[in-house]
Amino acid sequence: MATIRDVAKLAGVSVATVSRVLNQNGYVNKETEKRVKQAIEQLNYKPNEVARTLFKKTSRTIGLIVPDISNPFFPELVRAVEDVMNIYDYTVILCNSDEKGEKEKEYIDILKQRYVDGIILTTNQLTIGEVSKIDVPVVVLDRPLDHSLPSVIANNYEGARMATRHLYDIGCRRIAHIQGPLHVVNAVERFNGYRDEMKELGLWDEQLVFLGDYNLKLAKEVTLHALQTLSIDGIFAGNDVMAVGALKAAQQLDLDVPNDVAIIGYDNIPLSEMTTPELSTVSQPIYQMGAMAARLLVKKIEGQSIEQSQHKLPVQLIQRKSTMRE
Amino acid sequence: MATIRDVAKLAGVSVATVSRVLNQNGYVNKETEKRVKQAIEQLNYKPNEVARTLFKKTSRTIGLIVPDISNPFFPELVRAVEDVMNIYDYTVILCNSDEKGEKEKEYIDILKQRYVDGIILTTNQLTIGEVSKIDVPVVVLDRPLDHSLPSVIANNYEGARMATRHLYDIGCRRIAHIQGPLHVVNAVERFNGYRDEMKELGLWDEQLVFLGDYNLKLAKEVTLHALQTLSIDGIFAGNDVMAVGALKAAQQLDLDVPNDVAIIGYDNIPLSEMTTPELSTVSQPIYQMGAMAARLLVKKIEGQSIEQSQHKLPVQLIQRKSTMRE
DNA sequence: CTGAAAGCGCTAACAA
DNA sequence: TTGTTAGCGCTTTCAG
Repeated sequence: MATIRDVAKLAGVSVATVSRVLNQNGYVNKETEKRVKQAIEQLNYKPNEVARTLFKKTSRTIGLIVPDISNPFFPELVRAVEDVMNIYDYTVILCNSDEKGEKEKEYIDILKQRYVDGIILTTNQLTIGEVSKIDVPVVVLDRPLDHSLPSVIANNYEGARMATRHLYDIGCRRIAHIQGPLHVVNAVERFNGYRDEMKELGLWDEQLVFLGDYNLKLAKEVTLHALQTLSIDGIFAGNDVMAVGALKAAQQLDLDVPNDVAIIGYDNIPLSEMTTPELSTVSQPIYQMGAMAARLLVKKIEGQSIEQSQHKLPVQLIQRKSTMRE
Repeated sequence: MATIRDVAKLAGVSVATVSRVLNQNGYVNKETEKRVKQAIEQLNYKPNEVARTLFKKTSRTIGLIVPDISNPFFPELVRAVEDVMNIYDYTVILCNSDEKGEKEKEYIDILKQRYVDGIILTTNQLTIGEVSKIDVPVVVLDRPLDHSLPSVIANNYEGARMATRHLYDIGCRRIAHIQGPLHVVNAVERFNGYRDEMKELGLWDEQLVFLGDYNLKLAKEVTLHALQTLSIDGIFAGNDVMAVGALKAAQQLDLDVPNDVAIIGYDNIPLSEMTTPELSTVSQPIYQMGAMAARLLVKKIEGQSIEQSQHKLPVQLIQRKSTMRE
């Protein structure tokens, strides 16, 4: 790898001059500029980012902390962040925290040791205090922490109400809810939306609520149990993966979906279109959320004023076969 | 952020001494060591990785280049790499290349500018020459390039033969293949396995081969077309996502799977268990592959001799409902 | 318009 | 056993 000194030597100028043409700052003679550029070309010189970072204390790198990339909700989010960050010439360090506060803190330290310019956080485990102590620009994605931090979230509460209401509209009266883990704020908000809508419809019954963990297996088990012990004609699952679990349970009991029991999920991940029947769901604009968080972070890093820092994106009901009754 | 100078000052020693206790090299008095450690503790000092990297030319960071993290095959692979790298205290920079050679080269340059210690590559676009020019340890994952580079792959050829044979064994005689994109080596090997097995069974007919792109939509379309124009009683799809497309096509035509047409996929991603009927498939040990590639890379970075550098992992036939005929 | 020199925070000789 | 010094590759004053 050629260094700036090699370029300087070849062009017959000082390193300072090379640096000036590289960063387009300061004055430099057109002629010498040309010579320098030639030398750079010739040696295929690429500036050493590490040295640059050490001096400037900015690395053109950001950290992205997600619970678990294997959870099908996150790949698209991660992809969006990467795409946008690339446009602005940032590199992305990916960290899986498994929702563990300890791991998150560790990663934050590691990221800071590398002078990352910013962090996108998808987490619930850290307290507001802990997060605001991070002296690096932070954007919170998908999971609201506090109004003092820029964040991008979808309207979980409304989405849940819409889903519940939709089941009611197609004729369901005993609507169960499989909720996500209680330590995930999203899951709680979805539950709240479900509860409030059910109360408003005069259908609320706490017996109809079952605890899931956002994974298929447990959701299938609780649904199996629910369908066998209670009369249920609709299921609102806290995410699409659990909706698939519910679907499998219904199919195992030879129930017709949607006529015996209608099912709706949440997230609109690609999976929801792959089942049979295809799953109705509440669509979150996953890619947009990631892209928006990335753009917000860039703005924060570059010190631009952020006109609006709390973004709550609208969600949309997607009706598919699993709630299309004859 | 405290620096090493702050620690040295507080402990009343030179920075060299602090460095010595930090890196546990050279001699240092027990007493002073204790004082230094106390100072480190007190200031919550974390060494600046950037400065360290600049000096040592090693960053405890690796690059992981995948085609597209939103492709459901990759999250688990990425997760495995991250998990293993973390054990060895490496951080992972994630890059999506979209199978574009240009993007790959760009990323490799970026990674080298950051002194990454190694790169895991999941790609076909670069030539052997280009890859071996990278003067950073490289491990090739999932897609074989050349025998001079350490690599981890699954036995695609054998897997494809197994899948084809399995369809034959359950009674299929007109077995179609939906192949993956031709620029992906994996897809070609799977096709080769299919072709050879079909020839051996005396069933080979090139009309039965359809070109897909590893995505659902096109696979569904070609299957629709295939089922309507030819008599087909079995389909071997080049990956699970395309198998879902085939399944949807069959269901749209009111064909019974597996009795009218049996379907088998490839990869054994979580999706394959989520459809109805559940998909038979050829299981690749995805997590293991990622983990093994990561361990290989660490060994290469640390200069350990690698006893065996070509790892071809066995695959396994998973029979599920989509090929269980009555 | 250009060069010399200092320094980002750390590590590794080399002396003491 | 410890401190002093030079330097990783770059950028930025400060003089010229």
